[in-house]
Amino acid sequence: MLRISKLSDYAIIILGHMAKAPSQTFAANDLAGSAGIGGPTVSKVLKALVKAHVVRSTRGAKGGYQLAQTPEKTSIASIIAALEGPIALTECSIDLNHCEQASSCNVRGNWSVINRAIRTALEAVTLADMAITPTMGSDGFHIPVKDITFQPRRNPEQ
Amino acid sequence: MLRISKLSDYAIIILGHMAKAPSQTFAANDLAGSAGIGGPTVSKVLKALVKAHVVRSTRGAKGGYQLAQTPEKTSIASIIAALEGPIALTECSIDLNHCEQASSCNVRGNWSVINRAIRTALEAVTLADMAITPTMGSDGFHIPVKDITFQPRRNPEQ
DNA sequence: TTATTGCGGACCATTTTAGTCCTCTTTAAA
DNA sequence: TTTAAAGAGGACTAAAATGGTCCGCAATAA
Repeated sequence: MLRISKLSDYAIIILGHMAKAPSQTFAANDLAGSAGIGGPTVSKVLKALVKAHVVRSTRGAKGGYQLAQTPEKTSIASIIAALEGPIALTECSIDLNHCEQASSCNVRGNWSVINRAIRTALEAVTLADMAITPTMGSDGFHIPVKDITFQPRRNPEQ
Repeated sequence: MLRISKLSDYAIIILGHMAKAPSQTFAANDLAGSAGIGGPTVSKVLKALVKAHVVRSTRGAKGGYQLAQTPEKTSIASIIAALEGPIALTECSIDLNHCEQASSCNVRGNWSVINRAIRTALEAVTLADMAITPTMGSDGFHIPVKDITFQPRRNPEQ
């Protein structure tokens, strides 16, 4: 279903809470409470986010986690990449040598187009965008704050 | 890693072969041979593509599979959707009632923006685009035939 | 009538994912 | 100086998803 993992989903929820007070330091347990996610799981997510420099950590008593950058500068792409590694739909887009269909596969190269498009989509949306409480229409549908359109162009890249 | 499943990957490879002769009928076994994928697996993929009306099938001797539409009209989105269901990064984008964080989650609605962006990206690329043998630069990097850029706009949708 | 081909679904092995836990390190404060 | 509160790192397990195979049935051309 082309889903992101639950952990990435959690990460965005957790960071959404943190974005409300971008310079504050939060203990993992407090975040677990406000996000309604298990403590150990929240810790796991935050550890991954530290490694990817999405949040900063302070150890020791009164320690905790803090956004490394403003919500405006924290892209959804960087969050997903922190938990799932490079954003690419196919294995071979990351490691070409790893593909078994190599000889008979004639669509490989064109994946890069799609991958870049998706990466761009995820980079275009930031934590600040996500943290805005969505306006809800009377019909129950959400009205997003921002729309993204595609504009295919035909010039070769690079 | 935000991957598509192997089966979707296979589907695109298989359909890539079929796109070379868009009106021809191919037996599953023949396609398995030319794509270098196991017979039963190819069958499984093709069955899913029939259900989603991406290909048509003819039963009986001399039967086989045939593209339901021209390669130009067959989007990558429809292929992925055939094998993995609706294209949406999160569970709750498909079924809002299914979300356990509902009360504490304040980012839900904004996923629709991202999902639509990605769906659009995948709809913009067709089988015809993918079937073009990628030009390979001397450095080993692929030079895609087409590029897709994002142009965020700030008007609310609908 | 038979050989060929797709249909539908069951089934299982493997891999991936999610979640928990344990021990160690760091640091603030009593 | 000690203690409690926090994060770091990694091992481990249960559950779920995925990939791949197989079987008996149905349709059709020769």
